Formats: sequence, structure tokens, C-alpha cells
Amino acid sequence: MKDGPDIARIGALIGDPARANILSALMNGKALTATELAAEAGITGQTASSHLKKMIEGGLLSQNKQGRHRYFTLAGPEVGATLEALMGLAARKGHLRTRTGPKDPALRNARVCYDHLAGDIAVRIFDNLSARGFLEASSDKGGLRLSPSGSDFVSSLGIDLAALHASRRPMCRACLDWSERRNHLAGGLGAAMLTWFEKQGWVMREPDSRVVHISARGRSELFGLFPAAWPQK
Amino acid sequence: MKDGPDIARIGALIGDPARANILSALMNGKALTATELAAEAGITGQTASSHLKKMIEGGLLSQNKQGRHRYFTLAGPEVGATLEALMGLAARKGHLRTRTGPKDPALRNARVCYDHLAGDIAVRIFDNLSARGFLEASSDKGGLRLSPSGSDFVSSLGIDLAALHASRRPMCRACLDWSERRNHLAGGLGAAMLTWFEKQGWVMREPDSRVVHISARGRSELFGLFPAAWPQK
DNA sequence: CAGATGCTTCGATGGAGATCGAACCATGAA
DNA sequence: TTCATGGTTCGATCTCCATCGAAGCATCTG
Repeated sequence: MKDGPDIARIGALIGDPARANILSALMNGKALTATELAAEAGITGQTASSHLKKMIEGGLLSQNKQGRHRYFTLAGPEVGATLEALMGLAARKGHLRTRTGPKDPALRNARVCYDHLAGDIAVRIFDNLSARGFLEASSDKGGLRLSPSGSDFVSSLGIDLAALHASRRPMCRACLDWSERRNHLAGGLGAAMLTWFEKQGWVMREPDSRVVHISARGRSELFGLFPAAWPQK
Repeated sequence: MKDGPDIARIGALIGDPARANILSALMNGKALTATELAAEAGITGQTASSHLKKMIEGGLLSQNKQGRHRYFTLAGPEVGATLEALMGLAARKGHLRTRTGPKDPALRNARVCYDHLAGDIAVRIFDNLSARGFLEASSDKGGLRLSPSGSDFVSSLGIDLAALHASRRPMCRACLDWSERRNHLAGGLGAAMLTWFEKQGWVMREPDSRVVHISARGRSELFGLFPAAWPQK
């Protein structure tokens, strides 16, 4: 029973509603200040401060002091992935009676998962990439790598593959999507694709949520790039 | 902030030490009775009963009534995978000061992860399978599938691939190993390989823990099957 | 400098829930 | 049937911790 790492510690951290709200708010990958997070969680600054301290100590968050502000982010991609997995459990079991909020359909369609794209559209893109043989299994930490043809494809988009290779971070990684219950692409390449989509003006992130909107042009461009798996409008 | 599924609910479930111990005890995939679990967690039967009820309600456990006994298991592979992910966070951050117990080296070497093999050895096997091109990316739920050559290899072992295909469960799946921080093979095939190794007498499971021992013959046979990635004795 | 804003620490309060004893139900054995 | 064992329900207790008010420190602005 005493085997393995202490799961209860982090479980308890995530288990408080205020802290869970803070974590969810950070799932869009942006850095937020302590007061913003307090407002997000519906608590006062004092309590937020205590929560944030605990989560830093527990390794869930990182902080970045800038002037008199203190910015908080998730401590890393693994944290985001684990939270997404927990959401998967929460969505499926037990709390199926979660009444779906107004934003819910938009979230299911496209959202940010820490630093990459998730939701229906992200799953379709992953499907398309794998169906075309651009991804293959690997012994890397991510478990996936780009095939030669996949490398060509990504380079042809104008994404700087060399920079991605230089980074220590695993480039390709499968991340389980809580709404679709299938995989989407995470890792350095997943993050790079999201920023690239943004730069093209194909997708826009809603300021203070995980929701991602797709422009009309983005829709047609993405359809062109990933044809087979795209919804017929 | 109110977006998405309710993470705090399950977080709180996992966050109690007694419940965390119960979940860890079930990570070996076996079904245990309520009293066994109570002993495992160091609590009385009454409290265990209340905990078990909550976890069933929360979708983390399944129960199976047999005679006057009630057997409990993890509700499914996703639950095991999520717990393993949480262990990854716990092992890395914050609680690095977890003094490693006596069983710890054995656990890191080989253990059961719900229904498949994990630990150093499992990672090496996964490495070997992927290096030989037996696994490729797929749009399946698991994110992986067997390549043709991989199918031949598995069939040559005597594993019934048809039965695995017939099952609704995804056959191949990458599961992140908390001790190695790399992937090992889960899914139906991962489970089938573990039972097959057991049947051959190559590995045996310690009765009431996740620890898996490798017999001398198993070591040499496994070395023969997965040569490149194996430790040189 | 003074004033304002962001954030933390301290202390007190209150509520949720983990725990166990005791009684109770269900199943199997004699 | 009677007894024993596995499991649950109920009620009372008690500990932990989330919360906020007040005060304090740090940083920026004027």
C-alpha cells in the first residue's frame, strides 16, 4: 500500500474546488496574476495566496515575479496532460450529470490544452496526420515521431523543424482528449502548430477561456491541409 | 472557470490518504474484498465501506458481488492510466523527498500497471517493438496500432490476435511510466502480453503488490525476443 | 516624499468530512 | 435453526483546513 509515489498529496491539491478552478483557468497556457486567479476562483486575495503557495510547493504551478505582479502558470506540459486525463474521468463517470454550460459546445469543438489545440478539430487533424503516414511510433518520451514524409509536410507549412529538434522537449506526443475520448497532437509540434495557426489568422483564442474560434478563412485553409478528416461544413 | 468537467470531484476522491491507498492497492488489477482493502488502507471496515461507496459513485471503482463477499476493482484502464499519470507528477515534483521504500527498486524494475507490464523492463520492450517498426501511429483511440510485421511477430508468439481485434478495447496504447518517465505498452495487447509472459512462467506477480519478478529463464527468453533493448545482464 | 496597488502573513472562525463504536442486514456453515 | 462472518448504516466526535478581516511588506506612480 505504501508502494509508489504519494498520490494523495496531489489529489488533495486538485481536490479543492477553488484550486481546481485556478488550475482550469491556467489550462489555456497563459500566465495569470494572483488577483486574476482569485477572481477566477471566486475567492479573496488572501485565500488565493495560500492556495497558490501550496500548489507551487506541490509542483503543480510555477511563478514568475515581474514588478509588483506575480504571474502563475502550470508547471509544465505533464501537469496539463494529467489534468486533461482527470477531466476525462470526470466527464465520463459519476458526474455525467454535469449540466453543460453555454460555452460547452464551443469547448468541445476547439480549445486550448495548455499549449496546443484540443477538441473535435484537433482530433480530426491528428487522424488526418496519422492516416497519411506522417506519424510513427518511437521510443522517445512522446511515443511518436514524424516520419520523413511528415517532416516534409510540416516543413512545407513553414514551421521551423530545426528549432523544434533543438529543444529538449519531445516533439510529438499523443494527448487524450476529454471531450472526444480520442487522441490529439501535443508536444513541441502540437504547440508550434497552434501558434502557427494563430499567426495565419486561422484561429483566435478567446481572451480568458480555453475556447478557440476558427475563422472562415481558417476553416477553408485547414480543410485544404487536412482534407479527408474534415467535417463537411 | 466553470468550463469543462468537474475536476475537483475526483481530485478530492483521490486526495484522501485512505482512498489513495485503496486505489494503489488495486493498481495491480486484481479484485479485492472490502475487508482486504480496509486492512490495506489501515482503517476499519466501517470507514472503508463509506470510502468504497463514494468511489463507486464517483466512477473510480466497480464492484462485483459474489456470495457474501464484495470484490472491488478499478473501474477501467483509463482510471489506471490517470493514476499512473498522477504518480508521475508526485514522483517528480514536490514530493521528491519520498523516501524510497524497500520494494522501490523492484517496483521500478517491473510492476503491474492495472493489467499490463510497467517499469524499466516494459519500457525496454516498448522501445524494442517500436525500433523494429512493429508499432505505428493510428487514429484509433489508443493512438497506436500494430504494423503488418508487428502482427506477424505477435502471432508468432502464439497470442490470439483475432480475439484482440474482436474486443472493443483499443489494442495498443502508450502509457506513461512514472518511474521511467517514458512510454510502455498498454491496451489489449499490453494486457495479453503480460498474461502470456505469466503463462510461460517468465514472470510472476507478487501476491499482494504490484511487484513483478522475472525468472532466470524468463530473462533469457525475453532477451531473445527483444534483444537490442535489453540490459546486458 | 506620500499614496495606491499587488500580494503575503497572522489569527480566529466555521464547516466539511474522516473516523470509529454500536447496532443492523445478508449470506454461508453447522 | 443457530451461529459466525462480511458488509452496511447510523450517530457522535474530532481534526483538518478553507475562508476572510486586519495588518504588514513590496513595488510602482506622482
